[in-house]
Amino acid sequence: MARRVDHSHEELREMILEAAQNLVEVDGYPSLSMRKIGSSIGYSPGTIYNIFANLDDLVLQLNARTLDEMYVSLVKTKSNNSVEVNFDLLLCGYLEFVDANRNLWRALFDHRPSIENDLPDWYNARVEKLLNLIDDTLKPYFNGEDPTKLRKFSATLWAGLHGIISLTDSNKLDVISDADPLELCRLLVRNFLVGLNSSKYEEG
Amino acid sequence: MARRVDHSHEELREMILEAAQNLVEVDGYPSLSMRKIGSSIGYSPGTIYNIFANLDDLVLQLNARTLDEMYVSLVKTKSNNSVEVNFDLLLCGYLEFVDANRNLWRALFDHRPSIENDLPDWYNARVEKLLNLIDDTLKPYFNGEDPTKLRKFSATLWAGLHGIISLTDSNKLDVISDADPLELCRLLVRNFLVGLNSSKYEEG
DNA sequence: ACCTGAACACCGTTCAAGT
DNA sequence: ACCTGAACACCGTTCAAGT
Repeated sequence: MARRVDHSHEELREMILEAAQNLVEVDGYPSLSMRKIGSSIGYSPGTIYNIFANLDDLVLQLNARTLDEMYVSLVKTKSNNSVEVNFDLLLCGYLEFVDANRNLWRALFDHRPSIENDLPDWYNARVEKLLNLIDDTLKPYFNGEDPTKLRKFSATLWAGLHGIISLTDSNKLDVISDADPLELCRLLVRNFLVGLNSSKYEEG
Repeated sequence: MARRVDHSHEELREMILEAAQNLVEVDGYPSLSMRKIGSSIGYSPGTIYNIFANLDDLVLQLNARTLDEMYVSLVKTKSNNSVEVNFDLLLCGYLEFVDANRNLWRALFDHRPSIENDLPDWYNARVEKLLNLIDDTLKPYFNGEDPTKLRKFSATLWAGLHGIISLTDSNKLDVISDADPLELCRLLVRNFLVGLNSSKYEEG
């Protein structure tokens, strides 16, 4: 079996996350296990505990990588169009990412850290980076306004879209005949943006 | 140990679901197990397989009960106010139900039937009943219009709210300073309804 | 210092054997 | 006909023992 001389701590970390990613991609997050990861990299399961606190910790770090990859995909959609078109490009980019990485994307939300505590800062920083993409897109609607207000709108819209995508993904919107996620997302975005635009002068 | 003479098939079914509900309420869905259910009703785990196909099936039937209870709670919020007020009452009722039954509510969405197939009709009928409550509330905005259009709007709005509530529940919206679910939900509803109202004549 | 592998305390599910 | 309980094939996690 492998020994310290074979792989450095950092190499081992990489191998473990790589193996975990692969296992999730192929068989889905629910069937991921420490034992499978161990056997797929040729180490005993015990070794993984030298690098990760437990499976929860490992999955959280895998999810952080997924968020990094998502950011790389989404940042490419930036362009100089209207708010509506920019947002639609972002939305389509997100749906493409979900489609291409479904099991990794599911792991982002199916994983529930057992501690009821807050997520670690290094994780929230990734979420923050992604939310900033939405902020940038909606910013023209909020010229000179409180940035925390912008953030609240971005988060609300993003969470709303997440709801649509995750419910259609789990077949829980089958009660409506043809639940195309993109169509429903656009319905939400369009109405939300119209509402936002027509009410901002009253509230501003 | 208990025997056929002690409990009928129907009684046993009731005992199992009751025990499962209790275990989920107290310890959460992730720690529910066939063995725990068995021991809490004084039967061996094998007996449960006479009544339910497997754990997935059992949880789906537990979730159907939760949806029934939710319907009973929500139907009480019906009143003769404006669309906006009616919807807000429905929303508050939903949030109260989530608060009072958090672990059962989580089980509704954390449970992923392993078959990628559709959910059974008896389950979707419950979802349908709940969606009808939203349809009824929004109906005044869709006088004489295609009911499938109304349904699409209801489902979109409901899925959006679900996204906000589920992300705040799992601490995944902590990146915004004070993520009060009710406030964000109202933000979504208000803008969505304004957008819906101001665009319906163009599209209608 | 690092890694193993047995051990512990759990799982879901099946099924021969009992009543 | 119904129920048991052992059996099978898995888990996460720990830790004494080896190198």
